[in-house]
Amino acid sequence: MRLSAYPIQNLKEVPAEAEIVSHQLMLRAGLIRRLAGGLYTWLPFGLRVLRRVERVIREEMNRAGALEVAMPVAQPAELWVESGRWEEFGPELLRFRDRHARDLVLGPTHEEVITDLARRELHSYRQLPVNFYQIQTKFRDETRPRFGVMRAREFVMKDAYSFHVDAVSLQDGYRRMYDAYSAIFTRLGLRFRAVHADTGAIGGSASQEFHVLADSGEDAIVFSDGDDYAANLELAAALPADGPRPPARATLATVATPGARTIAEVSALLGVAPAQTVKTLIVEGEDGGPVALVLRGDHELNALKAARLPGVLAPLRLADAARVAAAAGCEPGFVAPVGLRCRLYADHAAARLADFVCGANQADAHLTGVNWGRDLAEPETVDLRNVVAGDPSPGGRGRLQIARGIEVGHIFQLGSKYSEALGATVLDEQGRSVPMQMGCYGIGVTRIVAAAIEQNHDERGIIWPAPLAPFQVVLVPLNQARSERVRATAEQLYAELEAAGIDTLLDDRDARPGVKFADAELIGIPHRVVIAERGLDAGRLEYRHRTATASEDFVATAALPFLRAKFGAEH
RNA sequence: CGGGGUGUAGCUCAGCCUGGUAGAGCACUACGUUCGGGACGUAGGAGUCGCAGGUUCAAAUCCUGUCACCCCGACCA
Repeated sequence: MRLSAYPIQNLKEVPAEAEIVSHQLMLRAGLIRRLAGGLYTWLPFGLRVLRRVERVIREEMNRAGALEVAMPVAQPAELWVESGRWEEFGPELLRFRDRHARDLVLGPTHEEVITDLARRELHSYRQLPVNFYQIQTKFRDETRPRFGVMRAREFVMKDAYSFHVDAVSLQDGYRRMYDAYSAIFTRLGLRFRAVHADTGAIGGSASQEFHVLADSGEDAIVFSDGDDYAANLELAAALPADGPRPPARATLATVATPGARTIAEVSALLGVAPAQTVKTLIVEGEDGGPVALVLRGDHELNALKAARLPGVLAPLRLADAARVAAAAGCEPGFVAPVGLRCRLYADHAAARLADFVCGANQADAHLTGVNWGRDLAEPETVDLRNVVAGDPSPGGRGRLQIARGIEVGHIFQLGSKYSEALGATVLDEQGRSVPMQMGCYGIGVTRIVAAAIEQNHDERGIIWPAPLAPFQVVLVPLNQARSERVRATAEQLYAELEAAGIDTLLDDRDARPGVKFADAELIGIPHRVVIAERGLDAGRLEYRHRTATASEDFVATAALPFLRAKFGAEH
């Protein structure tokens, strides 16, 4: 491509709307433009990158034996009513009506549509297993779209759905997708981790997420330094600590703590470490009554774990101030597990404390020297908290570490949730009608572009991993308007590279050298060739990789083999 | 959905408090100089000040409403 024929300029200044690096660079380098909240136009450079991502995904999916299809974006409401998700999905599902007043949805995912296809087309175990996939635009009406393309309302997703006669085959298909995903993210040059995850709204049993590691990631992921345990923070198990509870030494006392509602305020006021305090959360129970959850002061409640406890309302809802007052007789901030009449669960770590500090169930006071089994009953202990770095690994060896990740892939064993709801059955070997076992597998294609930039940039701009780069090489002729031989050499080299099938960007603009260098670096083209008067007398051109700090000369007539060697050396 | 903030030229922003002829830098057009790290000079073009209503002799500026966008929160005790 000739840059002289490309009308869109790079931005020198950082657009005010962009907060994270990838969003800023995508705007500055002219990859995307915002149309409205969470809606983006992909410009030619950005689209090239997107197509590169798609190509790698397509190749690996095909290699894994998956079959590409294209399903409609608009879907009839009937299917969603049938699956139950017309009610379940909530406002993220964009619904609308056509001229005949028929309800439709804009597809946020395609389990219903593919299951409908499967029930029409698949009748025998002999047709299984099969895996259908598509790369297509999805729409989810996010509460708060942000970070540009990272959390947009409209985005491109690769979604695949596998159908099996039994659970064994499903596990096999799931494993193949795991391997395919690993191959995809490896080929894309991303540093990633697969972690065990909750199945959430989509449903099903086993599930793993693939995260690109980046500090700006919205998710916390947990992994062990001593074994291969890896999980999403919401799923990571906190093991009970070894050893017995220390003996009680202190006597129970009530101390005045006016206005001290938070753990931080209480521990500062009393001169006690947060880890020696306990906080009591009142949540709503299944029966409408309150349930108390007790955590160590420095620990965070894990809502998912809490919502799974018997008697606790799922999804978890904290009680409002009025309910707290009814249950504990005080306002939030001073609740104590002592003397509560409702059902109570204590986290393992909280239950192991002796002589701890907690609320007093009255305003502006806390209790000190509190002990389980003496001042209040021994609690029912469960895992209630988020793990923290340094916790022992549930895998058995090593300690847990926590990192930030960007979720770019998610694979599920769905089982028969949708096939049963929609009646997608096949006859098995014994001639029995069984619901198909399903798996589903997603990749956030547009998000990968942003994630790749989060992982690969410097102060000058993007540094594309080779498989993602919109162009492999950029040719930078300097002052070509005043040097016919610079211009001619650049043209000749451009024609040669294009003919050899190399994606080449020719910066034939009448711009000053500094402008050309800066733009090439902002856009992040991996390989750069400078054509200038300086080397031409000796028949030499200048090469530099985007990540290199110095340039090297090479013989102009041997450009093609020289560059090919450089491409090859990149991996 | 709750809280906070911002809407002024294509972009980044000043001007608003204290009402009185709408500004700067970048970008754009023309000409000249310059030319291996985001040049310089001269001359230009470009804005219903988000929108609607109100107050006033007079509103970008004050008031009310509304829309859009951004940030924080929705895992507090």
